[in-house]
Amino acid sequence: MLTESEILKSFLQGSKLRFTTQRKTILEVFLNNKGHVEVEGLFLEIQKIDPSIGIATVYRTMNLLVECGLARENVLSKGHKSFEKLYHQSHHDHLICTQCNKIVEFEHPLIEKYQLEICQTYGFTLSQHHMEIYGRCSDCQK
Amino acid sequence: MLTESEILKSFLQGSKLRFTTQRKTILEVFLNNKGHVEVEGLFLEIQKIDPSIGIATVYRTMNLLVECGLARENVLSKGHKSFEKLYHQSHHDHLICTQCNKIVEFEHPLIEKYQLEICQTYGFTLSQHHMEIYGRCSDCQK
DNA sequence: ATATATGCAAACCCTTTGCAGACGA
DNA sequence: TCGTCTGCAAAGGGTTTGCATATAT
Repeated sequence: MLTESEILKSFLQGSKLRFTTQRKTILEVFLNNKGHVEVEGLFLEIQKIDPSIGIATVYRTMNLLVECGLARENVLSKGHKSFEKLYHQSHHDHLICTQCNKIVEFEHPLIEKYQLEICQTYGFTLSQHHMEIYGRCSDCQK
Repeated sequence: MLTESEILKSFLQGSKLRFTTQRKTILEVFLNNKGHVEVEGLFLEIQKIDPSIGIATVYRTMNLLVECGLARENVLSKGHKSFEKLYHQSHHDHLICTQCNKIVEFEHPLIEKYQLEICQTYGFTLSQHHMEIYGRCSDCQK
């Protein structure tokens, strides 16, 4: 089984891109996180390791991680983005609070099955499919 | 059954806000659309009716429509927003292409049932819940 | 009459891009 | 060495906001 680092390296080589120390650092910090990370949070942690890394490099690298399949980007309100790991992760879906943006991960085998059916019906590919259910979480109902 | 116009009016009165001609026009144009509309498209149509209406008013009014439950906002990539009607609509979910942002509406009674289960498990309310499945549409697979 | 709404333009704010110097391979 | 990468700062671009004027009630 390839490590994430090997995957990124091989992707970069295939595109004649370089496996720089900044890219290594950013990947490492990203992998240390659980769940969904926003760029702001990533950037703060990265700066603890190497304060010279600029935010533009973080954005550029995260886009590379998405391209090579190691990360998925989610669009939040106000144009913010969050990223989550895709590789070595068990497949799961998301329950998102429409009020506070809280994300709960869940799995449901039967829903999985019907997702497949629906995608097939409409000619969608299933690679990297995921599902999000929106509602209001218990905290926001108070 | 209340009309959308009555709902908006009553919401505005309850908040000591005013039912202005601009708000009427914007609601009307919004209701004439099917499916998912972006602000840009709405604005163009609104200007055909009343060119003096500014885009700031469109944004402000769409936010009011969301607040009073007549519209739902979806966040697209690059910070774009789209709006869809919520009232007088049969419940449906969305299949969204991760590449071209195309949205297909669908219904699946069993998925509906499991959505409910999941929401209950995690303490989410079911009011205005909806589900989105992401994948790549047939056009984007070519 | 008066508090809210509007249109305009500027401000916001996250993300992207251009550029000159730095650095992998 | 040479082409890619980086950090910086400026640009981008949809959305929001401030303000003086207009308007609904």
